[in-house]
Amino acid sequence: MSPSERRPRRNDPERRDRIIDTCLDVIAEVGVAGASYRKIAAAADIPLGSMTYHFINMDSLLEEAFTRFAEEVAGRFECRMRGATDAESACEAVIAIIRDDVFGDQRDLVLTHELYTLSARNEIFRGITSTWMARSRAALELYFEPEAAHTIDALIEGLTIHGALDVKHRDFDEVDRAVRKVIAALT
Amino acid sequence: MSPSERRPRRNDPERRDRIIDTCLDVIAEVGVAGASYRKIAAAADIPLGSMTYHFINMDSLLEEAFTRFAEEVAGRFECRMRGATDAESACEAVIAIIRDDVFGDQRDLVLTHELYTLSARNEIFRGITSTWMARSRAALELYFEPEAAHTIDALIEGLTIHGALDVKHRDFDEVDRAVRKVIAALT
Amino acid sequence: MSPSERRPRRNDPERRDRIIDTCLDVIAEVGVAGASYRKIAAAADIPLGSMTYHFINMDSLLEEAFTRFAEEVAGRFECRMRGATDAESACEAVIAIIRDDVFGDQRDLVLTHELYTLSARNEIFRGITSTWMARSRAALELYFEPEAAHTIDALIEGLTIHGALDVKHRDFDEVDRAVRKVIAALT
Amino acid sequence: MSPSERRPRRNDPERRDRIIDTCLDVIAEVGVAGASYRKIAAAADIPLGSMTYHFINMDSLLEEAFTRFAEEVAGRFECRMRGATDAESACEAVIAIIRDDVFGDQRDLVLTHELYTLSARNEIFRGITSTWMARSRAALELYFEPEAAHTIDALIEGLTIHGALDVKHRDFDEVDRAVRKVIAALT
DNA sequence: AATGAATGAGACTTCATTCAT
DNA sequence: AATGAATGAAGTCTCATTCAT
Repeated sequence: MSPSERRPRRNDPERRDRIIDTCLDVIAEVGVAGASYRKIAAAADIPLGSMTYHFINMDSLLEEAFTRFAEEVAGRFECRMRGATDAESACEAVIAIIRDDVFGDQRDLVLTHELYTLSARNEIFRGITSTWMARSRAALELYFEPEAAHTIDALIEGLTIHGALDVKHRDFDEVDRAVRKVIAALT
Repeated sequence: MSPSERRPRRNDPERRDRIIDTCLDVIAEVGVAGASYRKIAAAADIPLGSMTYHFINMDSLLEEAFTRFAEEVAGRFECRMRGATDAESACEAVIAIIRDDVFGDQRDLVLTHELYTLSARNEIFRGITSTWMARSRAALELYFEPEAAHTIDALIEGLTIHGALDVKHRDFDEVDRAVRKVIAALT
Repeated sequence: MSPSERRPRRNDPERRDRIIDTCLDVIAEVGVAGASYRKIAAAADIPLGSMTYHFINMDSLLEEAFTRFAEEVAGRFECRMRGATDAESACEAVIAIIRDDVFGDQRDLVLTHELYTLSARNEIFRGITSTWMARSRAALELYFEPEAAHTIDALIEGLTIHGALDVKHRDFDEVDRAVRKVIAALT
Repeated sequence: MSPSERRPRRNDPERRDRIIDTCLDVIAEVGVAGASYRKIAAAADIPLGSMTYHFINMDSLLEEAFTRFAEEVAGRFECRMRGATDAESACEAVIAIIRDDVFGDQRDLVLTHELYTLSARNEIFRGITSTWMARSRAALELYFEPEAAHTIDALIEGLTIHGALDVKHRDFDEVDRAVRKVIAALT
């Protein structure tokens, strides 16, 4: 048999990556509770046996998946902040983050809370959220004092959650005023 | 067979209540993902068939359980705020809520995030979080203007989450300063 | 309390009848396999406990229900035949039975086969089918010799079933010719 | 643990087949209504989980089982007809089919009606009965005109059913005469 | 290295029936 | 006479994981 006829030994080197991405898609749709090897394998169109080959158990897959997710979101946060040039434009960047990055994306909202839930119970995932929050704070510290950065980060978190999980209160102008007032008080 | 030998059948009028409480216990321990009729029935020491008799499906049980949970936590929040007498003691109440009520209780933290995760995906649960947040805001409005109340509530949320999910930053003094500064700026 | 305020002791004397009718409806929809006390009670809008009060077990309910069904269908058969005046119009009546009474009604088709299936296995239900078939034969004997009547009855049965369960062959003209030829040969 | 102690896992290539056969056995005994994964697994002496591995749901199992059943019976029918050499022996073959193949076998009778009941409600099973009937007709067309073949097939069906489900009328001589008269009239 | 086959455990849900009222 | 409450058994189906190849 000629070499070209043999099945290539590693014919899908990106499969591991694709599993991780698909895992996040499945979680976004049915939650960590509903995600299973089977569903992810079906969604990624790969054999079930391939799942356990690449990820010895669900926890290790979840860990990698949420690490990737947190890195993506933190990266976007940093981009926003790096785009600012002074305190005023940094303030506008914060407002844009709240309004566009999180309110605007149902997938991010769902995945964030799935991660927080894991993090509340399991210290491995708490490591992921800690790293994520550290990056956000660091990005804010480009323009604000450390302690102010921490407070602003918390405000972003709170306004985001309340905007998303409170059906009655989603007023962008109010967000705008709140952020400006708090930042003014802290600087 | 004597009456005393027969197992009683209709002598447990509080069973429905106990299922709800046990459900929250089980979720606190293994998460919504891990909670099942079986586990809850075992934890409450009742027959499995009794579960579906009282709650036709898991969603209806989760709904009642988290409604109860949100009411309890909102009630504690209101107690704290009603205990205040002026703006200064209201400020201290806010700090106490962050420090003692949420940081202090792993169970509340976990259940809160389980609820948020459900709420992010399902509007029935979003109704529960909305009502809860409305009560918190109303309690804050005893001492603060509505818009200030909303911002303070968001700050509480954000500081709480960051305190819980960020292993590196849990500095009560910093929380104290942050709250005081923000409240001062808003009033 | 005045008499008019008291709940009447037998406020639904036709309930038993309604259960039987509803039972047939439910079977027509989901089959004997899918029919249950619960579904029938829900469909008839009566309490579950009332089902077992009126019918001690499902078999006795099925027996009454299919007895009623067979009587209805046999009654229609007799009407058709009694409406004939001579051999020719009897022949037309037979054709009308095949074409309109059975081909035309999905509910009758389904219930007939549900009954046949019970009858194939259980002699109680075989009594119902036997009585039904005896009535059909007797009605045919108004115009045909007993042995001819039996053969014609079998032909009706066979043409009906093949018309219903063979998606490719449902030719009314062919039925017409077949019946006429067979009847001509038998008389 | 020595290899001989471990239970073998992949040494039963005919298991799928055996499930189908056992399924028909169970249905013959307790009906489609009474047949379940559990009972079939127990009867075939295989793990319950193996059932859903091979058949993703009951409908797909029923479909395969009744397809096999219809093929078997149609095959016997064809054998009977192919054994004939002329119209006279074909006529005798028809009589033998009625008398021996269906009257003679309680299992076939029951399974046939279980299939008809499914077919009356579900078009997937109607495909099975249609194919079956088409094969019977084709076999009859070896000796009879198409339209005559159809009528004879219907007569076979009717006489068979009435012989089976009417406890009072099971006269083989009458069947003999009826078939001969009808065939004479059609040819 | 990679995967189809297989399975025991457990998931939710429906059910007939019993019991106390 | 009539029914809400309750439950043990069984239903279908999904699952993570293991094993042989």
